[in-house]
Amino acid sequence: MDQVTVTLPDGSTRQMPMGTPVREVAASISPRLAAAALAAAVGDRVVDLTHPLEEDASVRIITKDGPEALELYRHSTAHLLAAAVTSLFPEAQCGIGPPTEDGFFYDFVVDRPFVPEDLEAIEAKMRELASLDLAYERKMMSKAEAKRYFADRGEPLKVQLIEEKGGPIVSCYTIDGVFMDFCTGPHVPSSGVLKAFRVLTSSNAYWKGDAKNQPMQRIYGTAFFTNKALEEHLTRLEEAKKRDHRKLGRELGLFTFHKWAPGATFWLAHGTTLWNLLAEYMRAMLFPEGYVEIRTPLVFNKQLWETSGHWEHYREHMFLVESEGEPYGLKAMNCPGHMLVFASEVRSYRDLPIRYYDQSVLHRNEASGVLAGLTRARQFCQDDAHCFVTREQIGDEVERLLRLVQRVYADFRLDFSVELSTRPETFLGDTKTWDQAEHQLEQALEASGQAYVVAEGQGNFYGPKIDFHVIDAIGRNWQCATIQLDYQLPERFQLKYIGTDNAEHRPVVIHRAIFGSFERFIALLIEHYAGAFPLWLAPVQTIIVPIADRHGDYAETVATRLREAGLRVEVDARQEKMGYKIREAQLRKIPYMLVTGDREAADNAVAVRHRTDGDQGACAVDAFIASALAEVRRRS
RNA sequence: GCCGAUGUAGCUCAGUAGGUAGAGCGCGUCCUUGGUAAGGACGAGGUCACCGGUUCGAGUCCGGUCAUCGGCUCCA
Repeated sequence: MDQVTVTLPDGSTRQMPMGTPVREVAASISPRLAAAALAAAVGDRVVDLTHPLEEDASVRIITKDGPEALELYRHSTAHLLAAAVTSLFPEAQCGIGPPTEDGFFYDFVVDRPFVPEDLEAIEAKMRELASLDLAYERKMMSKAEAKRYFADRGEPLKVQLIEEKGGPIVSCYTIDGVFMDFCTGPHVPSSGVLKAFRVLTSSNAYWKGDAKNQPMQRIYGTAFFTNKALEEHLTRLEEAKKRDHRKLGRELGLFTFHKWAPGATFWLAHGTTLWNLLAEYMRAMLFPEGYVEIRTPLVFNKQLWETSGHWEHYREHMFLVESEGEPYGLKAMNCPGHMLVFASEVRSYRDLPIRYYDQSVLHRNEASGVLAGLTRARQFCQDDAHCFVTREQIGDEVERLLRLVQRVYADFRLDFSVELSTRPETFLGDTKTWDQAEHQLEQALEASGQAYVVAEGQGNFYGPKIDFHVIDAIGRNWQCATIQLDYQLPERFQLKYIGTDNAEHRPVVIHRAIFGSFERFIALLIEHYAGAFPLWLAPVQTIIVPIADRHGDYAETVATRLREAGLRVEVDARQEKMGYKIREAQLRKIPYMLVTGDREAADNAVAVRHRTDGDQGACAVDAFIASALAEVRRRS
């Protein structure tokens, strides 16, 4: 019989009879590996353990530690879910069921939405099927055979998928006869390896994600190799719930909402303090970089939006109003207004770059179903700026911006990743200009030492962009900063500057924001810090806790001194025991509690309690002020 | 916008089989002047989201509207 040569990751080789399933490779290495094997990588293909070796190849056995393992495991768990659903709901039609970043989902057409009891029953059924250790087997069928099979099973969506995606021979997987799915695989060898999974939620989805198609019910679940990892993930979900900015925002008195202004924030005193701190911070960062702050109208005549192109492309997201028969729109972005400011004077190349910063209120008429606290609002403010530059200045300007973004996120102790998005399939302008711009962005990224990935074809139709994804304390991603080149808007507004050659030239506009929006960034900060803001951002930095009524005057004296030093202070003079006041201050996550009693009043001191480090003992008032101010400056 | 769920006191929630509402926290008054996460007593507070219907009678059943939540789609 013909032999094939198998090369293992350590470089050693083995001869196996042609057609040997890769499972045997694992077995030939060790019984332990054979038992742990989930799949195998043959060359650069990930395959089932039953995959026959037909030619010389490098083989790597995939166990739970392999990079592809979790995705594959979750995919197999999604099949198990579908098997359970079709077993409990024979009329259910299956859609698709891929693994996701945190687990998996599977879409079904059913008569009625799933209720929590259904999900429990489905999970129980999955456990039952898992405990039976049913084999996952690949079946190759002709396209016609597969279509007939799924048509007979009452799975028209699968028939459609096979028609669209299948070759002459299609790959399907069974779970020991109880379930069959059209799927390229690979899968785990049997359901017994699926141990730590959980059905989480169900919700509506549409066939192929299009609301014009038929509605389906999506079931989300998650799966891990160990119960410990599963529990940790569920704990993380709980933690995310605890940090939810909507909950903390109410508890900490930062903001509120009212049904008469859906999607618009009422900033309460403490929230406004935070907002203003961020605004002051951003101005302090931008002014030395050559930005000037401007303020532009909120309501513009339709003609502006026609010129900018928003009337054509964005009207359904705009709040429209009318005055004396003339149509107006509330601005959804600042750029068109900034174009008018640029055009309001004759510009020379000597004036460039011009950098307009604007914290104006923006309104976007978002669909009611997508509103969510501060992260998805109808009214918000961006830390928005537009840099008007010559083509030659793009690289320098972007490089300056990259360094600025790095400094800002460092101040908030936020990690982030960077993505360069290049020319999409449909774009405006010429490819030469695009190539040049992309090259300049790349060079700027290289020069700034910033690691990044390229997202091919993900740029805006009007120019390439660099996006920043902030990673918060519990590992979630938030899209914040963006740097977008725009060749179109200057064109539409006929912007020009006079060059060294005394001729008119078109400037390029760079749209850029670092926070993104104040609303979303504050939501991020609340969840990142779990409401316990660092001293420099805490709306109330210190609370003074007099022990008894007779200490009230001294407490006020201390408070005045702290305020004069620039600290944000409250005095809790209520007739409550100090344990009560301290508990409340702890729950409000106030960084410093300063207890003032007889001893402190006598020594011109305060007894310092830190919200996380506890009782720090007595400290002279001046010494406390000095150390608190130092902490504010460190932003730690 | 679409699908589903939810909407009871400022907050978190009970409310059983339709018979005009309860708790804890918070709030107010009084007592207590207390040294590092809840002292005690009494009290006020609700058109049960809104509109309409069924019924002798609706927080409870039905329809509609609005908002919120979880998703879809979209996005700062």
